[in-house]
Amino acid sequence: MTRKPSQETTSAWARLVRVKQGLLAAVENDLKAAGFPALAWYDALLELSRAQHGMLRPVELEKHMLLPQYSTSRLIDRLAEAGLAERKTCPIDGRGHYVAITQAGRNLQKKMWDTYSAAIERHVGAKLSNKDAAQLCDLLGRLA
Amino acid sequence: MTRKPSQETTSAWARLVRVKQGLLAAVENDLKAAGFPALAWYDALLELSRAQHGMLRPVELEKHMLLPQYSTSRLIDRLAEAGLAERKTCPIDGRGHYVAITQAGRNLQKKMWDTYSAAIERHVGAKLSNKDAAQLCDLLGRLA
DNA sequence: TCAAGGTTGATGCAAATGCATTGAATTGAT
DNA sequence: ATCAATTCAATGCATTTGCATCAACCTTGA
Repeated sequence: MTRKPSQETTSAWARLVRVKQGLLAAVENDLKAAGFPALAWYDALLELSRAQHGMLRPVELEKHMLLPQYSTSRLIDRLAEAGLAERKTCPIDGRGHYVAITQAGRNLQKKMWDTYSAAIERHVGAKLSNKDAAQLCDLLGRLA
Repeated sequence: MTRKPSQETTSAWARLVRVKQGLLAAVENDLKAAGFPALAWYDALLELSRAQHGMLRPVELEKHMLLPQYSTSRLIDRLAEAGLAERKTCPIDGRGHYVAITQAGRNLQKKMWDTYSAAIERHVGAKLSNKDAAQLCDLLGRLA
């Protein structure tokens, strides 16, 4: 039996939903306006670029990104089609394979960061002190 | 010229994106598992139920929900098709109309709250003290 | 060894989304 | 009064998502 959420909890949730609606859209919009692909592409490229040898199993990427399986599969399709990543056969497990970032993928990720970081600064950095940001980060961390 | 975001800002942003991915999906999932429609339907019904006479102009609903115009238009289509809301002609402005929540809509909104509030409590309330939740709410508020 | 069950990943199909455009009504300036 | 500009809302079309399912492979256990 779950009890009802407190007023504080409910308000925090409501704001979270609202901020997500607004901020995410704003940042995505900045990226699009600069002619870049969506945030999910950036996230995937970043994950891949950080991984050992620039490659991951789809199932790992899926866990990092908290995405449904089919969604990951199709994201990889598009990255591959755009030449930003490529599928490699996996020597360990015949079911799966690796997804490897290409040089073009690394280049795009770096270029996107200029625009992306500016958007983060404008929409978040400009509105919170570093202390506030750290606090927010901490609180959000407890929800993860 | 925008400067680069601080480490704190960047971390807070990263967590925000991650928490949004995970929590939203978890809560949506709880609703779906209970046989209810998506969160957006609930939000719309709630907005309508709170409005004067249970009705709003689409453009107002759009602003409340931070949704694109066409998205709102289609959400209304579906609510109407499901008998949860209905379009009324607007006596003031011949271009537009009103969207009014129906009794079925009010009933559904109330019933969804049982499941929804339980999900909020489980995924947020259980993880933060009321003081933390209030703090989180405050910080998020500054981003809106 | 081999059958049962679990993982990994892709895909067909229906529904939803995003984009651009349209059309109708209002507003504002001359 | 008139015409341009703006606001409100819907929609055609291509892309993307979500759901269910499938096929291939791995693991376990008798």
